[in-house]
Amino acid sequence: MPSQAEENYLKAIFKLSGKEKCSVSTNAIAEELQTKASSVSDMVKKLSEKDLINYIKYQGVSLTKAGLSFAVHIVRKHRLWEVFLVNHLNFKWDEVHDIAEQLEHIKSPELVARLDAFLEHPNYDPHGDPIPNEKGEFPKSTAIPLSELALSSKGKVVAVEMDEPSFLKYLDKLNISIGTQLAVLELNDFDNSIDIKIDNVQRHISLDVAKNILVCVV
Amino acid sequence: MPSQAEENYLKAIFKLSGKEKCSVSTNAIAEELQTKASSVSDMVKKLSEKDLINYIKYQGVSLTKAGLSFAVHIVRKHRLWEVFLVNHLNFKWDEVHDIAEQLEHIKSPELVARLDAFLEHPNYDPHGDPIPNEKGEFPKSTAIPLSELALSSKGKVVAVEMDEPSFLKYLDKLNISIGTQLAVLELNDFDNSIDIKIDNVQRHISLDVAKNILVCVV
DNA sequence: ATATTTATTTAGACAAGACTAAAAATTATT
DNA sequence: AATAATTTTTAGTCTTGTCTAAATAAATAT
Repeated sequence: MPSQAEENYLKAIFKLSGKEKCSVSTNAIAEELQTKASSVSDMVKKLSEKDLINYIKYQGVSLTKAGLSFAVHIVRKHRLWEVFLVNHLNFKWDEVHDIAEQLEHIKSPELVARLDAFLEHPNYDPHGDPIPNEKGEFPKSTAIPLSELALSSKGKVVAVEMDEPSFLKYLDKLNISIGTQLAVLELNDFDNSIDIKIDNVQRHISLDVAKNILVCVV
Repeated sequence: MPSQAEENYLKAIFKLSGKEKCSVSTNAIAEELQTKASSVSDMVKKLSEKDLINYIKYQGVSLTKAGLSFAVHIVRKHRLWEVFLVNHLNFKWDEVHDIAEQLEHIKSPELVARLDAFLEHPNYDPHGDPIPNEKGEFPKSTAIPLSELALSSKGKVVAVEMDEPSFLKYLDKLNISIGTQLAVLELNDFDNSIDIKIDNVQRHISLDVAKNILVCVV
């Protein structure tokens, strides 16, 4: 069973390798975990010896099947706890990340199963992120970043891809939440910003923000 | 803020020093935490430097005000989580101790406050143990061990003082749970065992068991 | 192709916590 | 009161996970 530190590394590698499962650099992991590259080097060696990651010196790492399974399971716990915190303890979506970061390390398969049942087997967390089932399978989605939504088409916000409270509070201010309907009014080529319409109000959104909002075309 | 290991020591010292707040020996702590006396010696020195315990070499330790406050807060979290696990996730009372042992270390005052509200400010956990409020005050009780209940008097079970699953399952078998009404039929002087009546069924109970069942006279 | 910059790894140190074995203090026994 | 038994502490080692500084490999630029 991986230690808490090991779990955090597995989760970071999972997050960084993305859907394409490409290999992840030492520096990227260090940045993600706010630690030093040398610490990552050490840990990566250990995880490799435990066959949780594939590691060739100077060539980055990728998760093995076993490592992926652990990582996905941690993500599952994190997101289930977030649902609990928001839906039952009335936390706001920008307040739950750090607490779920602690709760995700609680080790009890029975607890996860019962929490999942108590929450009625949710498919998405409060940020719209998909929750893998006990087998590690993610619900599939056809969502695309708002930055890729075509001019004058309409979309519905289904998820946000950043957990920073400041970002989430900014969305609150713009009246954007999961389920919000919007339309693309204008694409500004010079800075890739876009103008959108929400509840008949026009808003201006930067590329950085648009990239982190996932919508599905409606 | 104390580490997880430090929290476990504070909790153990709190548990062992009892209501009388008497001083606790190195060996007793080692036994309680299933560790070695030398490890306790090390940790006790550290906690003393942090002014969480009073420590004079070779003379045992006691909690300071600050240490007591931390210890009580951990007990509060442990017992609140137990209520959640039993009342909302349908765990049985003999299944929750180890999970609560992990959950008690989650650090978030906001979480504790909201969990407490969600559970409707319970005064007792599933084993009948009192839950201190946010100020650290325990609900007072007039309970006595079943072993001290007088002959032919009646009592109601309000708590059990041992969390071992085997003990709790044994009580299940005897049909004893929180709220059970019983009467003392006979006191057996030779081994201090007692005969009691539960639901009109007569049961024989050893001293060790009777000591760990708290009742209030009815 | 060589020089420079950047990324990664190694070497060595440190803190937290735990352990074993040995020493010292305390308590119990005679 | 002196010895024996027990308890507690110390000394030294180990593991986990981190760090800094130095060395090495890879990538980039000239």
